[in-house]
Amino acid sequence: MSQDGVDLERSLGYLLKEASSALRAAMEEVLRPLGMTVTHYSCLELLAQRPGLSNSELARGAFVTRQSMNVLLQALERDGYVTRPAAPPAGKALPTRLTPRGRRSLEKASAAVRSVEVRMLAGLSGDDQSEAVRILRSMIQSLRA
Amino acid sequence: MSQDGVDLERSLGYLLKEASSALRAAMEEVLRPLGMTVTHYSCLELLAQRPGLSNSELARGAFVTRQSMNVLLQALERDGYVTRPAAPPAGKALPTRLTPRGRRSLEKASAAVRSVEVRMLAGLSGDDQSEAVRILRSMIQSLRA
DNA sequence: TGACTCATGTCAGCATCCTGACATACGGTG
DNA sequence: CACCGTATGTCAGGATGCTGACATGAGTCA
Repeated sequence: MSQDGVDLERSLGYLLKEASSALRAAMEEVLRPLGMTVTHYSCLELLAQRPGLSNSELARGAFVTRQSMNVLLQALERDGYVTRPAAPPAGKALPTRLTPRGRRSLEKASAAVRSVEVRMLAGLSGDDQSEAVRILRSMIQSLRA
Repeated sequence: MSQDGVDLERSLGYLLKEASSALRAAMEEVLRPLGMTVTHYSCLELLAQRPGLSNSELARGAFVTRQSMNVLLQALERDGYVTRPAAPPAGKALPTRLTPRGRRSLEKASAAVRSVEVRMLAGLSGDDQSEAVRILRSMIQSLRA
């Protein structure tokens, strides 16, 4: 290995990517024994917090395309984790809901993911966490503009 | 669109992913006119800061696999942006270096990316940025453990 | 010296995800 | 009403990236 970074360790953009990547890896690690992927979990978690989300809304929330989310939803529906009405109640959007089975499956995954987040925040005070939320929100808003 | 997040907006993990995703999208947007992808740029930037990095080291730094970085390096070498010795000076690692052409290409991209980072940090004070660096480093370290 | 471990570069095969496109449905505005 | 812009679900097609595996080179330790 070469010498460590000069500029890189000071670049917020790089640190952001690094942290996000490490978080995803840690999540994959704890979700794999449960036979679940990160997108899989994200979808269930989104549905638990906001029942009735459409395919497109779930895709945006899980940071994948509508097409990818659609194949995932078809699998989840086939296996009985979620339900969608046969016909759209309005427009074209199909509101999706968790089944009891989906809810049970989510509980285990949620506990696993929560443990990862706890570990991630181990060295941070409550104030630090509030600051982090504020700063990240500011970054997101500025980038969207 | 449904009601906005209850728990989601408070989850540091989610905000992290959201910020990272927004940053990547913004970078893709400014790099596309230059015919460059984010991984492409990351590779050049890494080489500018640490000349002589091997394929594997570049892959780790750009958060892709060795295999993916290898095909990128082959293209970059073919087009004259980087050079690698025909035979490894030691072991199997081939130290890679930027050519003048690669350096010129990087300059434009670097300016574009810097403008994105400036925009991202628009609403943040210097203290905020230092805090962000400290907090992100703590998260990364805790996750690696 | 020999056995073991680890890291590297590279090959093949495959899964994943995205780009592009289409028909449809809603909301506004003339 | 007719038109236009936007959003949705869905269908291929293709590019991109990853997993798995192998041989090689270097370092470690008995």
